[in-house]
Amino acid sequence: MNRFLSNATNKVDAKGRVSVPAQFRNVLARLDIQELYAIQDFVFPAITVGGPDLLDRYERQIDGEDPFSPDANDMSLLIHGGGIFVKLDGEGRLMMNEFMRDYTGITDQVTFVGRSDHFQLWDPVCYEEKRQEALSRRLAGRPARAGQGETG
Amino acid sequence: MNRFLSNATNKVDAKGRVSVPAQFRNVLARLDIQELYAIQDFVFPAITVGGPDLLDRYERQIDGEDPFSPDANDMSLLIHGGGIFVKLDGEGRLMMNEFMRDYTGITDQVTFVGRSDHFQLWDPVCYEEKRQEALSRRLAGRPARAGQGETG
DNA sequence: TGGGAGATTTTGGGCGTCAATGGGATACAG
DNA sequence: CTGTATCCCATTGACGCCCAAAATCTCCCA
Repeated sequence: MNRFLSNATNKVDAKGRVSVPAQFRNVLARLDIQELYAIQDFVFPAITVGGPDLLDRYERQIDGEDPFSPDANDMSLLIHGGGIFVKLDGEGRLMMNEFMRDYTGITDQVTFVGRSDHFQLWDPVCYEEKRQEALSRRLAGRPARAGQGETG
Repeated sequence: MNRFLSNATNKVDAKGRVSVPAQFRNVLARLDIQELYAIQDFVFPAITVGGPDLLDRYERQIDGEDPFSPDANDMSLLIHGGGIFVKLDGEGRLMMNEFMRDYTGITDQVTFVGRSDHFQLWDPVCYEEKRQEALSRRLAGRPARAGQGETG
């Protein structure tokens, strides 16, 4: 598989490290992603993690504008200044820092959520809530029934 | 990495010195930047720091305008007249002077913010505020749907 | 279909290195 | 001569790197 799919929850250890799921690491290897860039999701309380192309995608938005415009300035502040580089240790773990914890509410567990070309770091409880909400919205326009399937 | 990305906060010591983050120093070395030039950011209460090419970039901006326009005149005054040179000591620290403190409100801590081809010095609290504002502006211009998942 | 061996993945912890910081000594300028 | 800035060295603490154990999964064979 060459895309980030599904989700998994791992523990944060005493040093603040957490294993990136092997499945996701395989995708990283397959896509030949050496360097990880992380930034807060603009919509959900989650951290988005991806390769350099993730940064490129955001930057194209900046480049499309007048470099001295207020919009481009805001965007640069958020993208260039707001992101961080993430390293994996020999066992494929990353460090949870203050920035990530604050924004996500993550304490001792992290849910990794695949988002096709990137993945995200969520607080497990928060993820379940937001997922349910998204599902509800999705089902809103439909005949009531459906709503059983709890995910594991 | 050969660009200034991410951010870090360091302490100002009793002598008014503050360490430039190692990550940024690496970029400076990689870009072979020997001389640092600092000016006021025109938008935020921050000090912009970069190499000689920083000047070039602003000068091109000035050149692009009518040389007799008030804007070009203002910019020249601020860029050419208002900038200062910054030196790093053996440990990679710079001196916070009155000019920098006045404009940024920095007291005992400095947040270094990467802006791709340069970096900035911010008061940590102020940075957090302005970053939030920028984020809000960014979200404001979007369809209030969000829920589905576009990460932007 | 169930058990079990082997492989993989996750988790825990020790240790060395380097960055950040503090402080004394010295050079320089007003 | 005095105050400030620069240089140099010491300390501290965080992070990266390594190895080991525990937990989980896979696959084969009975």
